[in-house]
Amino acid sequence: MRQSQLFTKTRREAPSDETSKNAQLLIRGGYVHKEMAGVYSYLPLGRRVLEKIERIVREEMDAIGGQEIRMATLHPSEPWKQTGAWENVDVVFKIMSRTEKEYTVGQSEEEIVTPIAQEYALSYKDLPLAVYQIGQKYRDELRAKSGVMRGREFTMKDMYSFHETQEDFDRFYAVAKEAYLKVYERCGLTAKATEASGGSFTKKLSYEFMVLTDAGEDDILYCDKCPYCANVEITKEKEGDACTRCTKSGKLTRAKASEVGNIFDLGTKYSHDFNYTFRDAEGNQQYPIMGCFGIGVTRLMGVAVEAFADEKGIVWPESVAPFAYHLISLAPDDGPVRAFGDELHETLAKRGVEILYDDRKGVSAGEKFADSDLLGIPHRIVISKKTVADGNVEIKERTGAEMRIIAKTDFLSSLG
RNA sequence: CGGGGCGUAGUGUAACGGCUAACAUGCAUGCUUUGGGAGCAUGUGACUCCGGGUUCGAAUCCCGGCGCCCCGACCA
Repeated sequence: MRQSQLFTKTRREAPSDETSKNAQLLIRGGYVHKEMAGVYSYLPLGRRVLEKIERIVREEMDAIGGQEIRMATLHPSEPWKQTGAWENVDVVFKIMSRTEKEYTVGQSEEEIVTPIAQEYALSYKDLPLAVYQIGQKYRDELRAKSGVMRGREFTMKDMYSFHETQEDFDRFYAVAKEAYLKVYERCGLTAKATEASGGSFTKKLSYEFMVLTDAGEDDILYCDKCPYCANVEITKEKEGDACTRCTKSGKLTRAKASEVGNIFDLGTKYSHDFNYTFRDAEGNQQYPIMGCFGIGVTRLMGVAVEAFADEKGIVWPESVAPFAYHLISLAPDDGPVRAFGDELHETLAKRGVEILYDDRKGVSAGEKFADSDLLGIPHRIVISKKTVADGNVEIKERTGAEMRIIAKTDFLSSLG
């Protein structure tokens, strides 16, 4: 894509009221536009990042048998009253129509998905079942904070599973846990499956998925030798203690972390609330055991910014970057450098390389470099009179200081 | 929801209770410039968040809203 056509622009300064790193950089880079506290619009670059994350999430959910659906966002109040959430969950938005009918908007969707499953999954032969969606969620937070990290509207992947037995739920829970770890790893983040309270959902433990970052709002304790990790809220252990789960005599380390997902055993709460039963192999009526599995997509984007940004701007992991390459043309005029850049851009685009081409005229080299650092695209290609004369391009990584000059033809063949 | 802070051109800042609200940046036009946020010139852009009050006079002081940020609480 040509940067001269990109309708957003970078800004030298962040609005003074944004103090979180993720919001400052995302706004300065033109990734997002703030609508109000806790609500952001995602502009072309931001949308591309979200789509990258969503694609990874989708692939991993599909891989464990999840079926993607899209549930309604506007909900009738009745199912929410039926489960008690209308009265008991204070983040539920309550909307009154002009005819005084009550509605809500999705903040989690057990109330919608359970009646759907009830209509189709009536036999043990239909189970297990896992459905998910990726969409907007709305929570009436008393205090939105930390930029895109805790908003009143955000994008979440929410999956719901239905099982015949506790054993089958436990099996799927373990599978989902592994799939989650894969999602974060593919997004370039190191996450730990962290034992945590199940909140109002369940008395059982749940797993929170925590990315280690100093910007995190949670404190966790993790073992240096085994996968054990717990939120400090639920454990009396402290840093330096011997790990009790460990056969390798590991020690616990305390760290700041940011939650990017959570999985719950819902038991039969919702199947009871909706009187949802299936027939087992003996013809008896049974309540399915349900699970709920969430990943905060917009939050994941914010965490990636927080975790990797440096003093010059954003540093995207390759897998979620809006573009893989940033081609910067230092062409003073419509001469050979511009022609070289136009042709290189077209060649790469035709090969399916995701590339942003800074073809802007009348913008100084310094400004282009500063913008490129701010946007955080992993690979930079610079072309100028110097490089073009010899048919070369200059390659530099966003995270590296050194650049190398190679022949354009060698560069193209290195892409395979 | 409790506590604290802040609301002035698109953005960042300035302005003792007193001239036509200033500077930078951005944007527009022209000329020059092109390897780390270029230069000159001319323009453009503000009901100083809203509503009351005090005063000869309010961006400035007082009261009440609203908004935004931070700490806490909360966090399906």
